[in-house]
Amino acid sequence: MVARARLHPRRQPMQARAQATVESILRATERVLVKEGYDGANTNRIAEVAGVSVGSLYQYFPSKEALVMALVDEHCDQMLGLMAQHVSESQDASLEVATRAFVRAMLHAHALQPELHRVMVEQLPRIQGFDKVRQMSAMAQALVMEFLQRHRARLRPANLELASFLVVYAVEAATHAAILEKPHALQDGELAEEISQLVLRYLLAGDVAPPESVQ
Amino acid sequence: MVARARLHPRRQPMQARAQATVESILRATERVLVKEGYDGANTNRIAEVAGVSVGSLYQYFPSKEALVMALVDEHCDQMLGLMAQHVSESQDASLEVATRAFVRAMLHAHALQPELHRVMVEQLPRIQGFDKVRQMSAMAQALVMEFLQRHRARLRPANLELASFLVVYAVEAATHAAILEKPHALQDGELAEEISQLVLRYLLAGDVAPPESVQ
DNA sequence: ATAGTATCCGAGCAATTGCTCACATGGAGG
DNA sequence: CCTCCATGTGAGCAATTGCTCGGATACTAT
Repeated sequence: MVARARLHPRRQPMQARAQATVESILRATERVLVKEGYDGANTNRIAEVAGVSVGSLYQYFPSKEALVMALVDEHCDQMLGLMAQHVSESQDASLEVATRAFVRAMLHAHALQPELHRVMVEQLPRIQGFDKVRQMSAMAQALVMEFLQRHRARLRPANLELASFLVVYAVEAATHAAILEKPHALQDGELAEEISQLVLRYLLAGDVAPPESVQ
Repeated sequence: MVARARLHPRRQPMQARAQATVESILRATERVLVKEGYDGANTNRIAEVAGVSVGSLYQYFPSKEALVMALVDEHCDQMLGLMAQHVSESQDASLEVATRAFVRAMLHAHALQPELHRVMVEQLPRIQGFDKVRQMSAMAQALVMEFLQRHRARLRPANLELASFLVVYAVEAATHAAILEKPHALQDGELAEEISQLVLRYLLAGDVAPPESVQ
């Protein structure tokens, strides 16, 4: 709670042990963040959990904020990578198949580290990392829009930008809330199918057929 | 950043000037919270903005957290009241009409104090108030579900609980994001209509007719 | 070995901040 | 005027915490 100047030039880890230190700091930050929240997570505690000294921590991260930002970056890149991969894999798939695959992928991604994701979404918008999250959201919208444009002939919405916007936020919110409040619903495919229906019925004119092969 | 014991019994405002003090403290908290965020908002600053001394603040609110919680309560009650009102007003309306009215009401409610709402949603889950927000969400789902049950004959989803869950979170997310990122889109009815379509096409079998009267 | 560098350590500084308490002030009733 | 209590005040305590710095230690190269 003391936003000091920290002009200190930071060191790049060169030896293997330094890499290990940085890694253990990041993982400790994750753990402490999940357990204590952003406020409860003080740098001394993080260093302790990581098994290093505060000094070491500040050799690689210029500030607590930067440390947390590094985690956010890691997480965003992971999520974006996953989405991009799925979009490119669905290059030739029908809208129905691609959407269902994508929704399941999102659920899966959220289920990996639900607590961490929750902290990211709920507690970190207040630091500068908010830009990063918003940027991720923008990239997600771009990906979806590109995808929609390929299928534009079949789509009902005329404004694809708005459609991408709605789809991205609706799916993200539904997925996020489901992981936290209905973790049991992840087993059977009902949740995934309903989210897919939400998207597909919005996008397509006419009715939407049930999935061909049941999960 | 010092979560002390605060055993102090708090005083109930009895005279008019005390009421005024409490009010000015609440409004100041709002302002400071919006401007500085939860962390930047220290009690000394809030008291200063309110034009009272810290001592007075702590005579009516046992802790910073309690102070913020009081604001959250106020806000939640306001939102819930608005939703309940719209649901009861739509008692006899068709699903289409009721949904469109409801979506517009949500957009309107969010547009009233967008910055405050944003702080509430983004920065306050970490304090105990999270329970309150979650509780509000649960009540919203209950309201929507009751409404859906009245129209169940026309609905496609079999699991109305899941449907309420998805609708509530999707609409909230879309509305919230739109207020913050697409404030211009609130003028014409395109945004409202698209959110309504998202909901209606998910809920109803078959196609959804455009609104009878434009706007 | 020796030098040079990368890494690590952790006591403690400086700043912040939630909150208290001893006291001042306002107003109503007598 | 005096009493009583509700209300208001603000200097400052106590605790927390982000971060630094002087120096120890591990590793590499020669």
